[in-house]
Amino acid sequence: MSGMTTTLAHPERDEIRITTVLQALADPVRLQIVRALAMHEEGLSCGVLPLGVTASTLTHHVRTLREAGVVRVRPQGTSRISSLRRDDLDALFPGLLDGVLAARR
Amino acid sequence: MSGMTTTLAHPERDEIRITTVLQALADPVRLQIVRALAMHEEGLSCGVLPLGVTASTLTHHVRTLREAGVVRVRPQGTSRISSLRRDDLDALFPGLLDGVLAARR
DNA sequence: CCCTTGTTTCGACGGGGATCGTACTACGGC
DNA sequence: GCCGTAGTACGATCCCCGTCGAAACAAGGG
Repeated sequence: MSGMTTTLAHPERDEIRITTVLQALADPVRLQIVRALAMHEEGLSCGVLPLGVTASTLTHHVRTLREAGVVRVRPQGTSRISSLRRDDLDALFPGLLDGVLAARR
Repeated sequence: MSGMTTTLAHPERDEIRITTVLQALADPVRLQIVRALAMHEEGLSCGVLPLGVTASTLTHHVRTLREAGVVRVRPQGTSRISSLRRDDLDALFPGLLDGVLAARR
């Protein structure tokens, strides 16, 4: 066998569920990731962020965000570039993302 | 002693935290409650909603929403009237509530 | 090739939370 | 005063999830 991760599964726009998105956003670490991605339109490798969790935990969080439809992940060399699915989220839940990002605390 | 619930604790506006709010919203039952409250400005007794959970579970959910700062609860006779804290939420996280309520699924 | 760096997988662990049933309290009406 | 209705408190259960470490994998560069 040996795991070929089948090229990263992402939900289609119409498969994204509000409950899943909220669950994904309702974690401090993931929220920090989302905030960071919000100010990097091009996307970035989450491994560079100072999140205070181990690499394997990071993987778990990014997968949660991806499967919820919050981020899009594309392989690039030895890294994975994550970016916010702003267009999809704004179309489905207009205002949600902006509201979350506007939070001061 | 004998429990006098000390007249229902609510967080002040500036004590409301985005993570706590998202955690509160990230549950199907609570989301249904919020949706119902959104179309009842006057507020309503959540006991009347067809949620498919027991009374004690309902109590738990309403408390979670109240302590997160999502709803305000006031005693009225033998009932408790819940209402959305729209003003506070809109001030803190503009767009969030509307985005959540706009979700078709 | 090997080594390094970034990431994933797996298993284990611990804590939190959604749920329930039962027992209790609080109001209001009769 | 009693009773019924609305809600709360408490304890038990179960399952999910965030976390880690160790081991594996993948891609690039010497």
